Amino acid sequence: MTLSRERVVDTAVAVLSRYGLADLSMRRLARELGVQPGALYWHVASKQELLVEVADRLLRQRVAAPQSQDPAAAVRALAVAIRAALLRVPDSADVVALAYAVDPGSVEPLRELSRLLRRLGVAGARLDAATQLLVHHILGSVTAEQNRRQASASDPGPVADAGPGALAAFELGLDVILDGLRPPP
Amino acid sequence: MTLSRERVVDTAVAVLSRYGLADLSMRRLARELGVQPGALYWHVASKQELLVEVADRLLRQRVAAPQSQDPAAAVRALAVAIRAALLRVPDSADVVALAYAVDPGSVEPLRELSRLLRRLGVAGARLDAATQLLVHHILGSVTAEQNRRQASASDPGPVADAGPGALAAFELGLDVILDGLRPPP
DNA sequence: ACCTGAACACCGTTCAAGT
DNA sequence: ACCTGAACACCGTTCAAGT
Repeated sequence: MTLSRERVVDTAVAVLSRYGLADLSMRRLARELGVQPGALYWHVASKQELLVEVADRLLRQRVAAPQSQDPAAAVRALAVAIRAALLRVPDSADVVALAYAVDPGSVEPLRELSRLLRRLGVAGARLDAATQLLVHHILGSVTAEQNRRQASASDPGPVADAGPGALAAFELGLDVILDGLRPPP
Repeated sequence: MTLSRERVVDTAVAVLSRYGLADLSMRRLARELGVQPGALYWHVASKQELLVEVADRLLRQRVAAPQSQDPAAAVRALAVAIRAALLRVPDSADVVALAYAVDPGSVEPLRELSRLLRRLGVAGARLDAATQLLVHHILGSVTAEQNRRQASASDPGPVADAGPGALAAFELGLDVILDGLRPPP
């Protein structure tokens, strides 16, 4: 099986999913692919570029957000769907945050959030600010929960995850944002 | 001059401030202190523990937030002050986010934000959610701006920073949150 | 008590040389 | 065109041995 950019990215997603970001090194990836480390650089410019590609995959793999007539409900549904998709892959929020830092426009669901907010009647500088606020809330929430998980994984504490409480807190935060957006003063 | 935990942390803050997180390695720190890398581990358990200490320093060094009677104005002022303090040190938001991930209670200004929100009449699960939302907004905003800066630093683009626009967006986001918190339904 | 010396098991990236 | 071999300049952490 020949090497290809696709196979490199696929394997990167697989390693991330199974072992986390700490184990996602170029050398580890090469080993997994049965190839010398230098070979990867024929298909990918750098580790950073690879991670941007990985982030893209993670966000596209998400469950289709249920369509809704009410734009506020649509924003809620999309935000919750993105959060749920990222929670499945360890350290995914870090990877997406890096991609968003390198190139904010490359993250498609961000632009989708922006479109939905415009339908809510938000516009101009307020639209940009609200989009950023939502993205920070999503990524922050996922990062916090994933860190909690791997903290309790090495801990002898209770096995029950803080999942439901974290989702409730996330949704309360969403409501605060959506309420704050309602009357454009 | 003998080595001490304090001197290690001080030097870590200095290296971070001048060269950024990528250059803040235990080995670099040891070189800067004129000592062997292993010596650091007598004063500090690990790099992670050191970074938590560094984050604490960064947040304590902030300008005292102007006191205000109006609790909403106080939240605004504190959030803006924390943001300004972090913007001065490269990659500071990443370091604080890590500390917040390892031990959320260790970050003092977080608890201060929580206290101010309670004075605003926010309570219960809503208080936790609002605090987290604010923290995510602050750290997300600083991360985004610091990444923009180091992107434009290697770029031949315009020298003018996106500072004023970013501050305005940050404050608009704050307003959305504070408006959303006003009527506890 | 505190530090050195030296090792262990790793990194990302480059690049001549091979096929 | 695509990959190997080998190197360059690094990492965090541990630990016997010295003082």
